[in-house]
Amino acid sequence: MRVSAFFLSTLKEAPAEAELASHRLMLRAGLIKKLGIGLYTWMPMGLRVLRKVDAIVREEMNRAGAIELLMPAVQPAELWQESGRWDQFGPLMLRIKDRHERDYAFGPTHEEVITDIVRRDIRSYRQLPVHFYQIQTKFRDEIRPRFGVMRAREFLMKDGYSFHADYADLEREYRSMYETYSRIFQRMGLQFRAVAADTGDIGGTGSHEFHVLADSGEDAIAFSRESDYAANVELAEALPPAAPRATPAQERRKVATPGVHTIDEVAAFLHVPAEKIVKTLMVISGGEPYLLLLRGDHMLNEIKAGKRFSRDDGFRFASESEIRQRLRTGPGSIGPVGADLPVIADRALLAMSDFVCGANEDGYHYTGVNFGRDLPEPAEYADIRDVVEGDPSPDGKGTLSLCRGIEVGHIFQLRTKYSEAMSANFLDESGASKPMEMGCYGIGVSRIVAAAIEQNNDARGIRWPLPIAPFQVAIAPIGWGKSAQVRAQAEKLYDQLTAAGIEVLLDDRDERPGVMFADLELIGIPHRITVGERSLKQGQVEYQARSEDKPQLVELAGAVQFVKSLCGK
RNA sequence: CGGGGCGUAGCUCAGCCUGGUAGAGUACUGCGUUCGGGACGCAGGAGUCGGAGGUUCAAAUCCUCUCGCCCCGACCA
Repeated sequence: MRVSAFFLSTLKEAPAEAELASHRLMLRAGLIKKLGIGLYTWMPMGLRVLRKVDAIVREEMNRAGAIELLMPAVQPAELWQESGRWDQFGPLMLRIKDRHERDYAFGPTHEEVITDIVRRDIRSYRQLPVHFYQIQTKFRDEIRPRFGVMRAREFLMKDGYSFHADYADLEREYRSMYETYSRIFQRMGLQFRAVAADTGDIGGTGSHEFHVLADSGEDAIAFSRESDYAANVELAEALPPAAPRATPAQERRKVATPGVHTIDEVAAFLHVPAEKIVKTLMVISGGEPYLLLLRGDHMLNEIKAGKRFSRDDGFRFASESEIRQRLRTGPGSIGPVGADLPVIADRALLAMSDFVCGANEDGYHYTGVNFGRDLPEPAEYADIRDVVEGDPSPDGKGTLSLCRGIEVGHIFQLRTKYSEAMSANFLDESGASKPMEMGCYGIGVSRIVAAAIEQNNDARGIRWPLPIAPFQVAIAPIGWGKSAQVRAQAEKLYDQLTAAGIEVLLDDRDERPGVMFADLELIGIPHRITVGERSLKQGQVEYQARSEDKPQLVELAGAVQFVKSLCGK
């Protein structure tokens, strides 16, 4: 491709709204343009990357035996009413009416449609298993679209659905998809991790998320270096302490702690480590106050804690005035002693004795507090904290480390949730009618583009992994307009490389070198050949890898072979 | 939806406090010089100052309402 026949639109400065590196770089490199909230046009350069990702996903799905189809984006309401999700999905689903006032939804996912197809066509165990997938635009009316295509309202997703005669066969397919997903992300040159996940509202028994590792990721992942264990921190279990609680050694004392509120301040003021302090949080559920107790250096895990309360009510943090009303003190001094409220304590407190906590009196804390002596044992001990670096791994092997990730894939065993709700039955060998076992498998295709950039960028711009780069090689001719020799050699290289099946971008804009280099590096093309009179005099061209600081000289005669080997040709 | 911030040229922003000819950089057009790391000079085009209403002789600037966007919290690929 010649730049003159293509379309570049690079920016020196990113629009002010872009916060995340990938979002800024996608806008600056002209990969995407914003149309509205969470709505982006894929510009020609960005679309090339999207198509690369798309092609790898398609190849690997086909290789795994899944069959591609394409379902409508617009779906009749009846199907969603049948599965019960028309009401359940809420405002996340974009609803529309046609000219006859009939209800439709712009599909946020396609379980209902595929189940409808399968129940109409599949009658016998002989037709199972089957796995359909599509790569299609989804729409979700997200509460807060963010970070460009990372969390857009309209996005490209690969969604696959498999149907089986029995659970063992679903498990087989699930393992196959686990392998397929791993291969997909490997092929894209991304660092990723498969992590155990909750099945959430979708139901079923097994689920894994695939995360691209990046410091800016929205999810925290806990994993063991000594085993395969990896889980979203939202769900990773914090084991109960191994050591028993020590017997009380101190008397309880009330100490003045003027102006001291946070755990850090208490620790510094009293010269005690945060592990010896109990953090008390007041929450409200169903209109009633509760106290949550945590070790001072631990953080509340709101998802785990939420499971201690009824699903309808959930919980929220109490306001300062609610705290004052119930405990006659501010948030900096609350504690469980004499509070007379139901208490849920994190299991770490099973090992705590002689601890520090708020005295429910502004400016005072207790030291040397012990359960059973100074206050009753909490009504409930539960796992309500985030795991921390160094916690024992829940599988008993090694300790946990933490990293951050971007969720780009998710696989579920749905079992018979949809097939039962929508009567997707088949006849087994004995002639009995049974609901099909079902699995579903998603990949955020457009999100992968952003995640890949998040993991591969530097001060100059994007650094595409070769398999998903928009072009593999760029040719930067210096003096295009005035040197016939440069032009001829650049053209020749371009023709030869293109003929070898390599995607080459020839910068024939007659720009100054600085402009070309800056653009090509911003766009992130992995390999660059610079053709200039200076090196041509020595019979050489210059090669610059996007991932390296320094260029190297390459003999002109061997340049084509050199680049071909770089591109694995 | 709750809290904070911002709407002025394609992009980044100044001007607003203290009302009086709408600006800079960048990008764009033309000419000339320059030419291996985002060149320089000259000339030029480009904005309903988010919108509506109000105050005033006069509003980008003050007041009211409204719309939009961004950031922080509850969702998901």
